[in-house]
Amino acid sequence: MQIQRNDAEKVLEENAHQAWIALQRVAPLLQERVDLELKRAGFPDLAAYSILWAIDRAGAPIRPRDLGVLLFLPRYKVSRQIDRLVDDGQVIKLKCPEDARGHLLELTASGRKLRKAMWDVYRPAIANVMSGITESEAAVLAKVLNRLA
Amino acid sequence: MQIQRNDAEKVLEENAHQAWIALQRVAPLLQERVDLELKRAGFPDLAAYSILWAIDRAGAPIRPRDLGVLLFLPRYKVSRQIDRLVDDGQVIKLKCPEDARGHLLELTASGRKLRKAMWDVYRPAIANVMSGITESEAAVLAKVLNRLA
DNA sequence: CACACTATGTTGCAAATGCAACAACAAGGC
DNA sequence: GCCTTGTTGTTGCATTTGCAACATAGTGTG
Repeated sequence: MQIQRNDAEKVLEENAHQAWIALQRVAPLLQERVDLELKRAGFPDLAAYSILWAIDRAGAPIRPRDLGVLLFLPRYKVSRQIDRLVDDGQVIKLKCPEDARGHLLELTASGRKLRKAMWDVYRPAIANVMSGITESEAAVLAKVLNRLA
Repeated sequence: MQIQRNDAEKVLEENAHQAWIALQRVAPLLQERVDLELKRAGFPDLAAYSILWAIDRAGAPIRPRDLGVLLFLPRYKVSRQIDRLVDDGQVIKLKCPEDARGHLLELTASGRKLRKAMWDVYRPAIANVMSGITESEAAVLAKVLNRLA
């Protein structure tokens, strides 16, 4: 019967829909929790941390363009985030010898210290918000999510 | 040895961390894709849709406060979203007999039509962004995510 | 070299956001 | 009744965001 086929299709699509709903609801919720922890410790937010992390991790001065690619951020977002971090003395812009348009970004001593201090709050905050699931579930979660990207 | 224990702990925490990273990266990415589909069709974004959906689904006029609870939104966000929808003629505010502060929100005919039209774009857009995983994976994904909330 | 084209980064502007303060009302105790 | 406390919804303000335009510089082609 036609009805049975439609019902079957509906059930099949339902899981994808439920997952979509859960994804859009849970991700911002957890982010808010972690951001709140950083805020309560007097630190910048996750967006700033990810910039500090990426520069630190690069091991050598890195260009804003590469930061954008690495962190999936639009140029203007990188540009303004960097501006704030430079104003706060966490990052310095070096002249880029290969391309007079760009800069090379480097952490200051203060910037490196800040990132480490933030990590000491960030790390347990992640563990905390993720504590509801087991490690093997987390592994599955990561695998499935990455396939969606 | 001490080192072995530390390594073991690190590996254990790694999955949670990977899942956290994936979650924060993939959720906004997919949302952006779906929002783009709605935009290209000339429709409001997902935030507006969720309001329309919640009012429609309630079956009876509903108060902004209840919308906030249902959609996990702060009051001011509901307030402004509603303002826009009222200005656009999609929603009307009725006087609330039980509480002179609040209103009862109702979709106009145009609002109902808009929600349906948006759903015709939204539904396949979800199916599209979720098409990378199987239905059973989606079921697991939803289950695990909901446990994090 | 001159030219068109692409890439990088910044900025003006309008819209959206978050916060805190606010007005208006409800609920409950006395 | 009156007063205190909590709730609901809105708004002023400063900050942030997204878009598009822009300036500047690299890239490639003839």
